Amino acid sequence: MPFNAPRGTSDILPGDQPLWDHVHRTAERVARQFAYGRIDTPLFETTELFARGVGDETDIVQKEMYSFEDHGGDSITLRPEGTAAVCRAYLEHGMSNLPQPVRLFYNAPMFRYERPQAGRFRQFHQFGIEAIGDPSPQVDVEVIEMGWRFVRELGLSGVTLRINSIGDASDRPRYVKDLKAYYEKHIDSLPKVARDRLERAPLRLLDAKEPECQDLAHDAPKSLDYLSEENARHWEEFLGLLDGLKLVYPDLNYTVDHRLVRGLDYYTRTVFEIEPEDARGQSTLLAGGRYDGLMEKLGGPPTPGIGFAAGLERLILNVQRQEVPVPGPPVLDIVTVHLGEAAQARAAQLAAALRLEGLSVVNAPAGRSMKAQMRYANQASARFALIIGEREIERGVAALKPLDGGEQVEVPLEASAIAAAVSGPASTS
RNA sequence: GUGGGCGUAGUGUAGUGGUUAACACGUCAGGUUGUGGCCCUGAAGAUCGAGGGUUCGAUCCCCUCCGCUCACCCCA
Repeated sequence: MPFNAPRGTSDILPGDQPLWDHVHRTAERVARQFAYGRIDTPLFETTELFARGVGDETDIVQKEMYSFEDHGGDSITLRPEGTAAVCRAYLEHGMSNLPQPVRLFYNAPMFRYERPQAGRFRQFHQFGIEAIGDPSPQVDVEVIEMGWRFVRELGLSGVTLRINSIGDASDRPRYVKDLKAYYEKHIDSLPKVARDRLERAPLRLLDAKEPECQDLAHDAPKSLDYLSEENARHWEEFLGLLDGLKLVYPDLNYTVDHRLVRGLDYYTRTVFEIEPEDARGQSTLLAGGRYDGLMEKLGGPPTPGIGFAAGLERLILNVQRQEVPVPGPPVLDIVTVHLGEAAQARAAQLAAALRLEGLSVVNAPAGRSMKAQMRYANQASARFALIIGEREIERGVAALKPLDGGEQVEVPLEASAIAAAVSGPASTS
């Protein structure tokens, strides 16, 4: 085999498309229902945007970006996530002059240089939404409702929501200080990998998987206990609204998890995550939170924002595991079956005319026996075979045969008549 | 970056230190004269991941590399 798709990438073949269509359509439908407008930003951005937005210290920026210098000498990076670019667009186009909050969604490929594994790829796809310009907890709940609704509308069940508040610059330093002190006290019982984390990203010790860490995390200081007065009020109000949402969505089961932290630097206050019950491996389906400080980091005025991103490959993985029924591929209306050169030409012409009538039509491969052509029509799952031979042409007719076992009929050799026959009451598909 | 598993036709698999590497599905063709699905027959399709070594001889044993995959890490 001369070439393979690059590591961590994959072809989405026609057979996979119904699944992807289902996800795309559901995403779009939910987004529209909440009045979010689609935004498409470039596949690549100035490297600096991500360094500033996502955070210099994050793994994403440090070792996972596809960066390169273009011919003009600028450093360019294939986007590893969506939020920074959307915020850039918000600032660049003066969207603060629009009614706030500005509601946006995207559905786009992202790129991260990682070792691929189940549910993790180098090119992957995210459906994400951002509500920018409104600090109210009302928006926090709106965003969570969307995420929940999206996952449920996909047909997934047994999912759970976890929420937390990780404060912001006004209270985080105090919290981190105490958290570090706590872990340093117990440093002897920490596995080696966890000790590295203590320096690099102390918050991440909380969601570590090692059993020792989990025990320690249980009794670790909680960010909720360190919230500033304002952030605490935001949190309480958020919880109240969330309970209101629960009256509408009785199946919305959420837990407050003080060990929930996020890996990107820009998150503040409310954070959340949706995952399947049989969580294994790359379990997070959808995650997000507030990023009230991000706009300033990007050089804009203080502007609150909140959003989420959902990994489409992971959602599809779960849709398949749960055997959620999805709509099938589009139906082919007609395959023309033709005998002889004159008939072949006539069939091709008729097929063109039938397409103008709005039908989907293909000609059976030329030069094959009638039997082979019929077999082709059958394998193509066509609804009808339209059979044209010398005899038919002489008489100005064609034979129209339903391939579901129905009775074959004769129709005039005219697109409009055939279209009428094909979409007549006889057809039930 | 670290560790485990695996690499045989398009796909899924079987197999053996020694003449033509097997099976299923798929593809194409045929089963007479212009009609699919089932059935039957046939054909095409594999340098047995690559390179090196052991051996009289390697798809099979050993080494290296490459690829895929799963997990860690990290995250959607």
